[in-house]
Amino acid sequence: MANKIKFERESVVRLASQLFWQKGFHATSTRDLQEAINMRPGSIYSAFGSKEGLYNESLKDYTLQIKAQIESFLSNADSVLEGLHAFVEHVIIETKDCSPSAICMLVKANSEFAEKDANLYELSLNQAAEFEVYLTQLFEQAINNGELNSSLTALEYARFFQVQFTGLRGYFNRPDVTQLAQPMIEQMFLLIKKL
Amino acid sequence: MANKIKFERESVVRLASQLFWQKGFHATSTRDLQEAINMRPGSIYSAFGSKEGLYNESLKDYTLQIKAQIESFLSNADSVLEGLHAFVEHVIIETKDCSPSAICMLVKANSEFAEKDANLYELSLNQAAEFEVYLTQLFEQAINNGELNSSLTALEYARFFQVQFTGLRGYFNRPDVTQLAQPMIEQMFLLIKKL
DNA sequence: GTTGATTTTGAGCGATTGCTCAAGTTAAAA
DNA sequence: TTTTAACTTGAGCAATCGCTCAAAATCAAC
Repeated sequence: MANKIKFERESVVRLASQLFWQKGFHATSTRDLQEAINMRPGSIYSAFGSKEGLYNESLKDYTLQIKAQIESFLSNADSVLEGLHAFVEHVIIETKDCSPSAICMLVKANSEFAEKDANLYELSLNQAAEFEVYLTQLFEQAINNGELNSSLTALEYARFFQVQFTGLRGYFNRPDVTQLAQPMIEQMFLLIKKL
Repeated sequence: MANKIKFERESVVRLASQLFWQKGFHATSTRDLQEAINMRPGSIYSAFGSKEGLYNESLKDYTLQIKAQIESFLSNADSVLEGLHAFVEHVIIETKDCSPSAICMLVKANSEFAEKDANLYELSLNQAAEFEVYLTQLFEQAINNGELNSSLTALEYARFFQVQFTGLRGYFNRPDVTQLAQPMIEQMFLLIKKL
């Protein structure tokens, strides 16, 4: 053995993730990244291979973090729907001024990478698909718990949730509509229960 | 007088708009634009001032085009809601494979420009606000026609429409979910009528 | 045909991009 | 203490970026 790695991969990826989430892939320069994660080019490229490699790990980390966040809200809630409700309110209202962006990083990624054969486009699709599977499991639980009737399948509920959530986050990516968020989120969950 | 301008500003802006819509602002190079609109740098910069200036005109043109499209669907429909329904189906289903992106250019713009004081961020907000005003007028009509009850204001209907539409377009920005579009759009308009 | 205001052209500038790699630093093993 | 493999550093490369401007081309007016 010899010299040990000085940086903690987890926290570096988290910092990079925040910057990529805020500025997008193309608008984030490698010098921006160097400053944000406090590493020199050589170290970055030996650890992650390329800017694209670092983005890849960042987006995967983002997906994991969302899941972890949801899990945390679920464990403090009495039902799946209440947990999701609290999560949505947290994301849209409480973190409005401290989050890198109001818009989900997965959605931003899917929107940014236009070429259908590009690696990062595929990545964004895969992460979104993975998240949809996770969400579907949650709605399966909700159905089994009797929180929702089974007029829709769990997958259909998950799709509906994603459309609503994405739409709302997009709408609230602007100033001075904060007081609208609460009632519109309320409306969203009322609709889910009435589907 | 002397030499006349050789390009048609309208069609040039339309071409630029398509490219910006597809690739985003940062990923579109001035050389990409030169090729797309068939103009040399000097002409471009004397006509539009900068890449940002051309994008500015492109986004404004995009907004006008959407409105014109909606107007066209409205004039061929028996009611406001039917017209909007046809428009939504057209955008999400029929133009899926020929549109520069499944995602609305206004939404892409709003997502791409992170710095809250940047000109193009302000522009995206202004265009979105302008479009919301337009949509609100349409829903006012719909209410006056008795197509919708007035349990919500026209503005609230417009907001709901935008959230749904944006959410759906984001969801369908991926391959192999085409057969889902029709029923989900149906569901969207059923919900609007039942609000 | 000549003039002259106007537009088009494209070589190329300075800045920035993603990234490389030789040299320096570090610390476990001998 | 010496060795040596692993890690960090940062000057700087080749490519590309947004953009400029002097020269060439154009065409209405005379």
